[in-house]
Amino acid sequence: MLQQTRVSVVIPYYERFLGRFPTVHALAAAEEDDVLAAWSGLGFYRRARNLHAGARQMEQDHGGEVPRDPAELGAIKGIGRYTVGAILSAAFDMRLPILDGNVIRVLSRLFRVDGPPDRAATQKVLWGLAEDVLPTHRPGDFNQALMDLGATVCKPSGPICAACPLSDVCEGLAAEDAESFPRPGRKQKVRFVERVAVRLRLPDGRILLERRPARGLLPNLWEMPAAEVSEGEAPGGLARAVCARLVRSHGLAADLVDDLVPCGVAEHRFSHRHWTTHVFEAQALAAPAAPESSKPERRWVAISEFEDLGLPTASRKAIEL
DNA sequence: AATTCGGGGTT
DNA sequence: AACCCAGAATT
Repeated sequence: MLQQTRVSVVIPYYERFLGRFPTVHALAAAEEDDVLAAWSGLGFYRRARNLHAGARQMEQDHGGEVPRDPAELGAIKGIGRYTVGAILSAAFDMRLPILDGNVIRVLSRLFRVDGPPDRAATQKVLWGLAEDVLPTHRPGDFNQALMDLGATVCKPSGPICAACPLSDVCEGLAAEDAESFPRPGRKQKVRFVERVAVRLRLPDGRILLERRPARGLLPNLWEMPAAEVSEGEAPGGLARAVCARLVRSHGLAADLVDDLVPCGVAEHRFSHRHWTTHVFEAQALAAPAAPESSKPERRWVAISEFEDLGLPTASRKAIEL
């Protein structure tokens, strides 16, 4: 959960998640949909799928226990070099370095590392430094201290160098340019995407949701039937096309295609994508009988069921519009 | 080596 | 708005 996500944001998710899946065994035995539901809202959903797959891997290959060999631990889905070092140094006080956003900042300033950290060459230098500075005595606590120093003293902007225990040896402070490290990397560009979504309601208030593809953005999560608007295309026409698709593949009454009511625009911004979703509403008289399936692609969902579903924030916004 | 993955808090 | 976050996997 903490991969690229702040501690303060993670804590409530962590508490709920461990209440639901208290052990590796429980997580390994769970359905992926339930894991995604517990994760929904947190983002970077591949982490959830990796964690689930990783639990099963640990169950099958390591008797449900955390392997202490760095190579074996690193072979588990979702566990990279940082997480290997974090787990083994914190839990078993093994001398393995860590390199997260905080440590990158501290080391970059301490040694005036010239080069953006998103480049492989710079990464190599930083990992080398992270290992060089790591003592043999209590390396786990040292790693923890390095991160906390970055989080509380050596902050991204306005570092409190006067209160820093490393001020005597900091090259950045000596050169009075500490805050110019780490060097800025490439900034990712934003793609603007216009979409339509259809809120199809039954008389009892349930709405139709579909599962997104297993790969790419928001994998396997739920949203209203939607489509991407092409350049110069009219949203209303595309919404009718989405309905036509539902009629074709879902056996719905064909007349709903003509009863679309535009009900507003939902905006959602991801870090690398901005979605503008035109929401249309239509009424369905009855839900077609659906075949039983352990992993359905469509569901009629009541509002009270939202929390049992992997509903990403973007979907939630459009539904609640 | 570069891109792709969310979402929210801070500046 | 831009930046950043207890990164990892994929392309």
